[in-house]
Amino acid sequence: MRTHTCGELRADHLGKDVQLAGWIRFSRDHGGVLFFDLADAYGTTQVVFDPEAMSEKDDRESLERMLKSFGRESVISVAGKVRNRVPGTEDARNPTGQLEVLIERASLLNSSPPLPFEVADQKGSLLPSEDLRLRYRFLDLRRTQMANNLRFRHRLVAAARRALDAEDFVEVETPMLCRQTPEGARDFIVPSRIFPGTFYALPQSPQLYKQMLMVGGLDKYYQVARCFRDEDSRSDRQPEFTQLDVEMSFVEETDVQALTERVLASVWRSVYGKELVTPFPRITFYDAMHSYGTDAPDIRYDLRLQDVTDTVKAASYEIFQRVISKGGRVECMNVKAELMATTSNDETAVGRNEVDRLIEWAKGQGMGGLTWMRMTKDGLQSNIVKYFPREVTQALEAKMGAEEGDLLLFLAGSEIAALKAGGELRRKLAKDLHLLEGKDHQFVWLVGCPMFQKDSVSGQLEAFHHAFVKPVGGDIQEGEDVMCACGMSYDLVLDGSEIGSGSVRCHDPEVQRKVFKLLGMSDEKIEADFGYFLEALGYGAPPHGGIALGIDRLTAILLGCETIREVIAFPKNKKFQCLMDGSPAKVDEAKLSELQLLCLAGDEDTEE
RNA sequence: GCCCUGGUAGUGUAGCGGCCUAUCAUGAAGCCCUGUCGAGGCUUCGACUCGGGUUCAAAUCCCGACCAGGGCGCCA
Repeated sequence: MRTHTCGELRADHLGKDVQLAGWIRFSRDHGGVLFFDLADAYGTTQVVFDPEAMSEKDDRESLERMLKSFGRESVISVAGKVRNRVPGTEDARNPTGQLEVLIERASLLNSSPPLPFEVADQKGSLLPSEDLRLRYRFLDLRRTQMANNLRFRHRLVAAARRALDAEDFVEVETPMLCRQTPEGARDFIVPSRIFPGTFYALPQSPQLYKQMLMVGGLDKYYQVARCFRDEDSRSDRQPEFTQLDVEMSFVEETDVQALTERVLASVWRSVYGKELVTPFPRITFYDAMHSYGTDAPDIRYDLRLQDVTDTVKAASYEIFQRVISKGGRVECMNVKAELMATTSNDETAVGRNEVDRLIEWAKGQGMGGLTWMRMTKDGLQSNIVKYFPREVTQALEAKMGAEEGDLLLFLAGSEIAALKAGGELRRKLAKDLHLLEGKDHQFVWLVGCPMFQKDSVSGQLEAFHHAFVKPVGGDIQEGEDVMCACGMSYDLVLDGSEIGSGSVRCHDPEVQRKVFKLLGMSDEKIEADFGYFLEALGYGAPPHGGIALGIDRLTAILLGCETIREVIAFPKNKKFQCLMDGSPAKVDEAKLSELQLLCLAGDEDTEE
């Protein structure tokens, strides 16, 4: 059907008879000479119909008529000779731009109606709305941007596979139909036909299976694993997503971290041809929360938070007083003058108007507002500085290292609210002040996470990561304050996004049982849901641990995409619908009957 | 469940109380053009998400619905 691809022809093909096949991206009719940009996955080649080069008049007329009828994105095959372009008309931007194929024969392989949106790259053409792109994803994927995204993702995954293979990891597939596990995210469930009224769940992750593989003596496992979680979507969340799932035996935290770094370094060499700086820096959960206001800090810029509660306590400023008296705290951030300097003049880019906008923004973040002070040569100044005794402002200047032109921003509230808003403020300022431009990617390990946290509503203990993390020290002692217990866990953070999470696991069934119990599970529940698992651990489970990296997020960050949907071939929309195939959709009554299911949703709930 | 943003020809947009019989680009259809490459020139086609309300007058203001996206909650 073709002798070459559309990206293949070079000078050494000159004079050869070739056959190409592809899509018509652009066509240009010069009232006699017809030009077509014929494109396929590998490139674009200009194919030309030149009437003066045709001998037989009849052939020429029928060929010309046919070629003129071809619309955009028609699929055609052309045969002809490769020749140099007319001198001066070469296209330096295209690798095949020195030459063209003179069409001698052509055939239409498939036609296309007018397109719902532009497939070809054009200067100044903006993307259509995303729902239209998802509805016609097959056309969207023809765009070079999407094609490049998928190819980059492939190279990344392939490099990771090669690296793991070289380290003797074994890729094992684990079931997609599994037992529903308690806790965690909402499951997608699948009814059993053979046992009506019972259900499988789709795996939220292969967690238990990979631990069982360790018990099974596999030693080193990995999988490019699809995971399913029925929780509301975000720009970096889809109901199904892909993890590079890894588990290894006889290891400690540092072994897994080092392996992860080696794999990523190998990926870097493969996709960028660059060395990745390892080991990655480590930051404790406590430091991350208190300096960056998040458990996924972006350490490429400073703007750290500092607790100034004790410093401002002495001020009569009522807003701070009220917060502090309720046990809250005041967080302060110093926005250095040089970060705000514009190139055009000496004025700072964050003037009073901008501060007012930040105050409005802070209110939108659920804060009461935002307090500011600007450092001048006469000390800190602002509309409310009169409520702050000189000793207090001087102490603030010293504590925050304030220099002339710096802007101090204060967030007051409960510890969690103030830190969280501070974290959001960092992100906002980094974006507004363009602090990330030209910055390399930066990985960081988040370590020292607690084992448990309390549910904000019920107060019930829940796992910080998941229920299988081994506590630091290997066990939880009698009478120990479990809220102070740390787990042997680690998150991998890239540019302010969590892209991986792992831990050393409880391999001792008694420790695991203790953790389950602390999480509020009854003996009966433990036995029913995890009996087989605890039993397995009891049969000589080796110490083991692992990690799972979010492939969608990693790829999206490296490509600079706003959402992971840009690196997924067929993503769901915000409501988990596939706009292309129309899923989810109703199934026949007969299917439901076979499963002995009754649908309670009325028509109004499910109709389009 | 909640909050925010946005819905104008096939696509991307302008207009944001009367100058709207709605701008521009792209597209589609047709014509012209023998070296372009987002070809060019000319002609034609094609739209205010829906339902209420305010007003002498609504694409424009208000309310509601629907659709899409971002976020909160949720995501061990």
